[in-house]
Amino acid sequence: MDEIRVRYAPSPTGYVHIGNLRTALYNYLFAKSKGGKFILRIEDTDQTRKVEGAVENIISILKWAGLDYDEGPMKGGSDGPYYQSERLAIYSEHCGYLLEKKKAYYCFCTAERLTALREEQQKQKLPQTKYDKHCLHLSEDEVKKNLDAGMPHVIRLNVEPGQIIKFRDYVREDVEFHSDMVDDQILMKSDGFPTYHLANVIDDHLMKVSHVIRGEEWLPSTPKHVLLYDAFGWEKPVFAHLPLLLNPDRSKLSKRQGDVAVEDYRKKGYLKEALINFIALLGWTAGDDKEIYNLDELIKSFSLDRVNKSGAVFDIEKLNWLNAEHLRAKPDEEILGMLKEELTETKYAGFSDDYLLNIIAAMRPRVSFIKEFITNCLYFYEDPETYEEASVKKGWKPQSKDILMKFAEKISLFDTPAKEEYEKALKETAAEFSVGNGAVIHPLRLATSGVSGGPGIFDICFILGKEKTVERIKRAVEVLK
RNA sequence: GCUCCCAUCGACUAGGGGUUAGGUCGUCACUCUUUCACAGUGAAAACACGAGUUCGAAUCUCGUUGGGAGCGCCA
Repeated sequence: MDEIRVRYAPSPTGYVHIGNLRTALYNYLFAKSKGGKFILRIEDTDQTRKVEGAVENIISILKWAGLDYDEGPMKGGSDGPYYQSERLAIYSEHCGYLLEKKKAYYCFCTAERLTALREEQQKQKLPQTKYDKHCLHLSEDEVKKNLDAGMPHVIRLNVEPGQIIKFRDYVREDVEFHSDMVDDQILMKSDGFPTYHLANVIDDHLMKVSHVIRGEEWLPSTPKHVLLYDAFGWEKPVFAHLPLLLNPDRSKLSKRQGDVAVEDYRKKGYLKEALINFIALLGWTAGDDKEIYNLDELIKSFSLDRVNKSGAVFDIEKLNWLNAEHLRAKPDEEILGMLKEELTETKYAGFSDDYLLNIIAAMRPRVSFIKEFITNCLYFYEDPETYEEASVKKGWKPQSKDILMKFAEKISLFDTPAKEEYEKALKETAAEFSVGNGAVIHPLRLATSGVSGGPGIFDICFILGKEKTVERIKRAVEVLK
């Protein structure tokens, strides 16, 4: 196998789990860093779990994240189709081969018998519940008779006991299982669809997949896949089982303990750059101190050799930090576009680009999310209704009223005052009252913004403009007395 | 229960026989800014435990403990 070919093979059962996005990312990074191909294959062999629109959702999320695939649905490729539901003939043909070779066998057991068997084995406290190979011992005649009678059936893998199944995992190195522990896995379901195990092995081989990079939850079923490759006489791909993404309590990342759908993060305003950067670092490191990466940089630095073995907790705090880093690094124009988009969701519309650009400049170091260009400084969009109580208590003195009126009077003299002129007016006012600048600054901040924190006071005044500034001073003076 | 996997600060991790065990997030303090942030500086904070190998173990081996995943006609 010379060409590097990897695949992301989700099942279209709904939203895209953040852990799956990471699996897709690692596959993508590995392929791109090696000049290989990244394939998207839809594993839709479970008719009962199909969800309308799920495939479109998967594709749109990959697109959003910037993980463009080389072969797959909508795009095609040399080894399609890329929907397993369209490859049924291929599976049944290959399964026929297995049957012929006695590597697989028909099973006519009912679901009831299997359930009873399982319960019985549990009651007997057997180490493991397994199929008892009952149908393996059916004679050829019996099988034929059942088949002719149209009896529902499945096809099972015939696992020979007493052997050691070894394989090498890129991340975990040598792993071995005893075949006594592996069940006679159903390969073909009674509805004629293959199970994951069969379809996955056949497709990976036919699609010339060189590396199977997937989550660690697949490690326990890998011996089944190894057995299948051997039964077919095929060369095995390189397996690489990625460490799991974990909840804060170290269990597998799941709903109920936070958001797991990529869509949720997108809706909450997380940047794709931040999310990609973050999940790339969950289980992989370049080994240096670099923390901020874009996709191209990840491709350049990525290596499967440096993937970790142990699970990684999804720490939202670090994601938030990365979001802020990526957001603040964006050019004004891009932020402007996102801000305007965000504003359409609010009652604040109609502000000019120049006005918004001023807000962006003032707020940039103070935000982690786009929406905070609004929520962290509402006073740029509407007049303050109330005044932060604690700061009123602390900063509003009996004299404040006169001081602010004086300041208002001074800036009224200007047509459109520049920042420096606000500053000059403020200093003069302070001097005339023989007080420190703070005695003007704090009440002024309160009057114009209603709160105690934010951009520099001259920036606020300048952005608001003379009219608004004076207007707000007058109102504050009236309300606060 | 059984099988397999894993184990460095609270989190992500570097280091893989001799290091003051390094970085990042978070936390705290200080500096800057008469605000809040940003930035900068600094601090607290880790090799799960026990044996063995070795002159020397976080690092290698074994065991223990702990955690996780998997045991479907789901993927």
